[in-house]
Amino acid sequence: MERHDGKLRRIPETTIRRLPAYLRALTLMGHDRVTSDALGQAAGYSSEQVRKDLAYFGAFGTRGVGYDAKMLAQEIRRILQLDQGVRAIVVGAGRLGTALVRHTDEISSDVVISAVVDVNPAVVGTQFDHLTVEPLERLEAVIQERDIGMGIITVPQSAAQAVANRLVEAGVRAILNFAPVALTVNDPTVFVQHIDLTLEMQALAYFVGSAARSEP
Amino acid sequence: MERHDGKLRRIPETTIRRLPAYLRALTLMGHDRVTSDALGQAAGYSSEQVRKDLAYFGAFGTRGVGYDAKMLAQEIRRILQLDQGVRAIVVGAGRLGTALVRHTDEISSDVVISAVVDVNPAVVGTQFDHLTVEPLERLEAVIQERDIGMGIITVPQSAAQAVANRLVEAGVRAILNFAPVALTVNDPTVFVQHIDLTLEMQALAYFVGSAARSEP
DNA sequence: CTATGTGAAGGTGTTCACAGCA
DNA sequence: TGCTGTGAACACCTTCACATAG
Repeated sequence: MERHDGKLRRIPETTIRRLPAYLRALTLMGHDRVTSDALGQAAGYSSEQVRKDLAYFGAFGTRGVGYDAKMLAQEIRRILQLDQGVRAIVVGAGRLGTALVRHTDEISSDVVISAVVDVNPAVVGTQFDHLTVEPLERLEAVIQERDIGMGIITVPQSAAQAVANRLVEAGVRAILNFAPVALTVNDPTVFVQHIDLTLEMQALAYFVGSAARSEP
Repeated sequence: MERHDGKLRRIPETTIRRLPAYLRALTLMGHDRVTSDALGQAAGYSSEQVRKDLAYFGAFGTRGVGYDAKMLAQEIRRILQLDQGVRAIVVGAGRLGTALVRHTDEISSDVVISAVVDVNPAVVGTQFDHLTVEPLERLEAVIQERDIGMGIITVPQSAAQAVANRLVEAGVRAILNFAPVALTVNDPTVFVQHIDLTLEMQALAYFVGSAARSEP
């Protein structure tokens, strides 16, 4: 929930999910001022969509002119809490977990991976640029010590639910789950996002055999 | 578009995206018969949702009883065209591309990666279980030779649009894009799905600081 | 005269409630 | 009786159209 003057409105999840795309487009364009039309174009959405999304949080633009790019980027960072240094733990240093850690190292995203843990003793101790893989037992400890709010699950299916339970118990507020299983999380205040490459590819197979429109 | 008796209705994209989850749940449960309630539970959706989704394609169940699991799985495979042997090409054998190829090797998904190409000569020739990385120049040739319908883009941002253009020109019907950029694809019959780890993590940051519900 | 901010309209997807059939 | 299949109600999101401010 977000406060705006006296108004208090529910923010659609779809809006939240578009904000990072606006943020990236703003950075990529590199202009001082942008219009909702130009920003929408760059991010792959309509200008009305851009204005509606931003209007949930306030009136950031100047009528007849557009938006101050730097100021708008700062506002979006604030809304997404990216200015607060969000820290994440990666559970599972297998192929996917490793690729993910290195990936986010290269692309600065304002979400920092602050810990990597794995159950396999042979993997524990592996060094990344600035991180060392720690034993799974340390999960709760590092979450508390480093004030980690986000959990990223890249363990096999069979271990995923147990890991999710421990993450929630340890106090993370959001989970990004790459394991191929629908997690059950009792605490309704913990947000769970599921990314499943196999399911995505299977869904895509449908469109290989039929006309469809593209999606930004 | 899908034909059903005389009826011809538009299938919601959301429905298509849930079908693979149903398929996995069916396999995982391993029962002979399932109810929409049990299937929904396992896949993470409501029973009404399951019934509505399936009803777009026909009446597969028996009232008062449920669904024949094996038969239903077969129907879903047919709807998604997974029984037709959908073949995909991975463009970009970097960290993510490699992880993806090995990942889909392990988890059988009925979508087969039939080619991997890369622009870097040092990477060309790298051997996977049953695949060899081929030069980027061969992109059009292998798509034609192996009747490939799906393109998976795991190249850097700067190269993604050009790769997309070549994939579309070469005749793929669907694209899965992991590059952090909103692709422009002129042909509206080509379906584009964008998976962006950075954007996902940034959106998730919002929920680290606010109450939210979980999503299956 | 331009581009924002926003109520109203329109469309799409989900949930409800129950009729219909084994 | 039990569970499917489905119209109707509802909730949600996007697009339209325009008043409004610079």
